[in-house]
Amino acid sequence: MNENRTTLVNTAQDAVQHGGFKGLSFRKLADEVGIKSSSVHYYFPEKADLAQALIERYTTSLCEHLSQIATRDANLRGKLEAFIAIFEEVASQNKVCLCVMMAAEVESLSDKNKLALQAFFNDMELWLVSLLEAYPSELKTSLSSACLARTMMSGLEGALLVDRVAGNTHCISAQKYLFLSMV
Amino acid sequence: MNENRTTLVNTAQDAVQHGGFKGLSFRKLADEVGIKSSSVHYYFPEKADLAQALIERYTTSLCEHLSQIATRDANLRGKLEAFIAIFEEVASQNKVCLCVMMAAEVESLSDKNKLALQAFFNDMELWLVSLLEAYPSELKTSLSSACLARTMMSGLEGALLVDRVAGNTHCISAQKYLFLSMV
DNA sequence: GTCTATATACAGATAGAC
DNA sequence: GTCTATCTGTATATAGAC
Repeated sequence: MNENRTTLVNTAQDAVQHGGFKGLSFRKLADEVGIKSSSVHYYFPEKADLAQALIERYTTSLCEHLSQIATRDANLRGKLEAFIAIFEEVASQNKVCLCVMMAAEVESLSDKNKLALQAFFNDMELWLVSLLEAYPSELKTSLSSACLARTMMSGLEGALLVDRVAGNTHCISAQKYLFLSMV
Repeated sequence: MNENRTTLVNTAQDAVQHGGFKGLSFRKLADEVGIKSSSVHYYFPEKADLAQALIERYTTSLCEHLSQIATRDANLRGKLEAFIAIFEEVASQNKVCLCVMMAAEVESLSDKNKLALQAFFNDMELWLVSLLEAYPSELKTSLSSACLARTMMSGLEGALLVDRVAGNTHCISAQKYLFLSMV
């Protein structure tokens, strides 16, 4: 049920990961899905409602992915590799994380949207902290898990942006190498 | 000479570092400077011309800043601190690096703009590499200077974006702590 | 160089028929 | 739910007077 709504969110997510939220119009989105822009307003009265749906679903999707990694039979290194692979997969599609794209546009988002964005980064950070603290003996560094979680998260997010401009994956690879050298 | 042009670039740069390039219109820019939008077109016929001027001046400004750091009487740690302070200064003004903002909007920029963006990140990376290689004995890590340069650059750029959403400087501080622990 | 005026396109959003 | 039609605002850009 709500098949069109799901298609709209999927299509919009892809567009935002390529061209940003400001670059997405209800008209273009409607065209791609094969309906009219007024029908998009039926599902998302205001553009902020679409933004909210995008951020929330992206966050849910990430959290499910992270939970799945956590339950895997792997050591810290294996789980970190799986975490970094999420970013590598995004980069391979010439995309950027939806939430870091919208982070760049935060000034034009609603307060509610901004809170949802904060939650996304917070969830990722907290998951990383709990992962790192679950394997204290495997860590080769004396840096705190909070410091590591924050540098991993912001480093990989920034790498996606910089690499897309350069047209390569140098920064993502460097981030991966740096963090895997610590476990 | 060209006083108005300089004022326009200054005002536009500030606006982009807060709200992105798409969020900047010739009308708003003209209003802030106290002229009409058609007069802005006298200096920058198309918006892409303004983008080019912004990126090029921001790059020149960075390079001058980096050259100045390089000639200072300081060890590697002191110079890295000065480098990181550039980002801390931007963060303290609730801004983001102009070029990472435009990196998020690269899909809507001209090819020439994109090349200029590439040059910005390339210049920063090359400066970091040459800095790191100038003080081999002060480095506590076995990671290559290319790997370190890329993680520093993309890490600090990403931290600016994530921290602005969170309204703190946790990620910038974590990046600083991580990299200073290596010298 | 700066202005007024305007062309043209596209944005978000709504009313109301079906 | 989806449509046509439209309102209103704003965007980039240009022509031409001063």
